Amino acid sequence: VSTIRDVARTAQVSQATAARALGGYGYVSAASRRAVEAAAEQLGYVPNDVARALASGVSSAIGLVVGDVENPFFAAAARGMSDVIEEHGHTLLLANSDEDLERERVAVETLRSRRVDGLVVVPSSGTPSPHLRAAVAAGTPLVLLDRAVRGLGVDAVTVDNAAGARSAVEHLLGYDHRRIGLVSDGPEIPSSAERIKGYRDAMGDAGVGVEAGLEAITGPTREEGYAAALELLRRPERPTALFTTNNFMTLGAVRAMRDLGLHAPDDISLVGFDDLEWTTLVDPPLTVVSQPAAELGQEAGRRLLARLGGATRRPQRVRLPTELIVRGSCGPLA
Amino acid sequence: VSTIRDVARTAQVSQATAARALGGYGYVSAASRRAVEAAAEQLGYVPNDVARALASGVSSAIGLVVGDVENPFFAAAARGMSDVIEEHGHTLLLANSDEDLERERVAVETLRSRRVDGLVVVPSSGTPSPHLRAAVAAGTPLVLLDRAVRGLGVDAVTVDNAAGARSAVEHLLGYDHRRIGLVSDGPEIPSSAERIKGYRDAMGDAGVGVEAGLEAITGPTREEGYAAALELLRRPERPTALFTTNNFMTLGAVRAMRDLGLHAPDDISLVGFDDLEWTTLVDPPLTVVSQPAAELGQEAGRRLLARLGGATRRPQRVRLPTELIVRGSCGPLA
DNA sequence: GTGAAAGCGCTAACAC
DNA sequence: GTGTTAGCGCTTTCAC
Repeated sequence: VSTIRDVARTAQVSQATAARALGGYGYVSAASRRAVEAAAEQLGYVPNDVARALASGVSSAIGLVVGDVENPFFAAAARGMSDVIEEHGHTLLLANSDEDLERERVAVETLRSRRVDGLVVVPSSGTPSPHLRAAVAAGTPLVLLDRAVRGLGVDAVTVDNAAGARSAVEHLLGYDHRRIGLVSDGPEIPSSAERIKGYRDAMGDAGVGVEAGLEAITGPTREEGYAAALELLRRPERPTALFTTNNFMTLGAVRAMRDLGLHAPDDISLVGFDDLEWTTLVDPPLTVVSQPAAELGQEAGRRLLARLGGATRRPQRVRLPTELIVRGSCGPLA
Repeated sequence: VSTIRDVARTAQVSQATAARALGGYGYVSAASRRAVEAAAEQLGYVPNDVARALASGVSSAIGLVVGDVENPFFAAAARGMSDVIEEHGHTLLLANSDEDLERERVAVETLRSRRVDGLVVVPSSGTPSPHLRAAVAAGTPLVLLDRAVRGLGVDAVTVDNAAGARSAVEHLLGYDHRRIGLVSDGPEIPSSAERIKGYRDAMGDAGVGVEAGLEAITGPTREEGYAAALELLRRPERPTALFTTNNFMTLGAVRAMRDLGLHAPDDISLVGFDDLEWTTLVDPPLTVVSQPAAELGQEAGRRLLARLGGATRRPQRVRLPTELIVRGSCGPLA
């Protein structure tokens, strides 16, 4: 591989001039520029961004830490963010945390030692983790995605979880359901905590009240969602309706219902959180609270770029709206 | 942020000793090591991998170019690869090509200027592209994922597309279907080309022969898959069975069938390529050719790591097996 | 407009 | 074992 020195030599100019021509900064005469470009072309010169990053202090890389890219919600967010930052010449460094704080810590530290210009993370905990605090303290621009963390003092791009959950529960209440079950992963996950709270508040406001017997709170995997839903549906006083707080939980609930021979909406109603492609393919098509996953990623990317660009407005939480999409999985009990 | 010099100073040792202690190479006394580690801890020292990469010539980063992370197949492969390389201290740089050669080129060049140690790409074309050739010529280890390219002289990790397609078609032939339609994206995409060929060969071998009226070949998006399937099912001589060559095409076919009121397996049979979660949730559950997406990514990661480790065995193509999973979407015509 | 030269923070000889 | 020192390939003053 050739360096900028080689290019300069064959173009008969100094290394500095070659750098200016290739880097597109400073003054270079048209003639030199042409010579340099020709030389670069001829040598198959590929700039070394590592050296550039070291010398300039800017890596043009942005780190993203999500729970798991295999979750379509995160995949869509990653894609959205990727589109936005690449358009501005940045590269995406991706890491999975598996919703595990220790793995998240390792990911954040790896990304920081790679000197990413900024970090977007889907935090696994609602409490400010030391590694996130450290990043902020060190001045690394940080944007939280999908979940907010109090007291960290950084931008957060989320959806309106409480309102979304409420709309789901109220829809169910509208069909006179009272025993509305909840299938969710744990409240350590901030977005889930808000959705759980939204569920409880809506139940409380309707005078129905919350009941432990109606809640199945479990881990964040597909398998756990399925197991929790199955267990909930087997309880003596089975709920007549279900609200699930994310797409893995919804998947689990649909499987559990099928395994038990429960058909929506006659035997039981269901509202899921997060709309995926398959929700309209099942019978009945699912009523869901949809959230703009790609937009979430785009907005996080934009916020981060703004910070990199020097924006100093005080950190704020953006809440994108959710939308209740009524399809066929809800109705009065037969 | 503090540098290794700061650490050395507060630990009262030379910069080189601090580097050895932190880098874990060379000889360092236990006492010095402790002092250095304490100093690093106290200063909140974060190593600068950019400088390390420049000095050592090794970035510990691996670039991955897929069509689109939002495609669950690629997401699974990315996850598999990510797991493998992170375990070996490498970071994943991800880019989407949207199955566009120009975007692929830009991605590959960006990744190369970032001096990734190696590259894994899902090639958008079966012909050796200049940018891929250039990477190979420059000595960047390259592994092809999901699709092979002749004449590039690099490892390729794929599935046995021809056998997979054949098993699908033969399954359909076994139910006495003769008008078996094909819904696929174009043959520019090497894996699709092999699946199309597998379909045609199986048809030919059965003495059925290929017919343009049975083939709907289109672009790589969900929307195009849907449109193509719809168009195919509306032809005067409608096929009695369908073989779709990837999950987007399958999705489109299922939607099109639903829109036309065609129910499997009575009105039409369907075998899809690639098994996703939702295929068992629809009615009937889909018979599919499943492929080990995550394993594909893992294997690609392993191959690349082997090359980075100095393996010099001549490039080979690995073909992982597919599996026909018989569920409920096929049967004799009612 | 262009060149010389000093780093960026680290690795890796090499001498002690 | 430890320190000294010369780069890695760029960016970026600062003279000319």
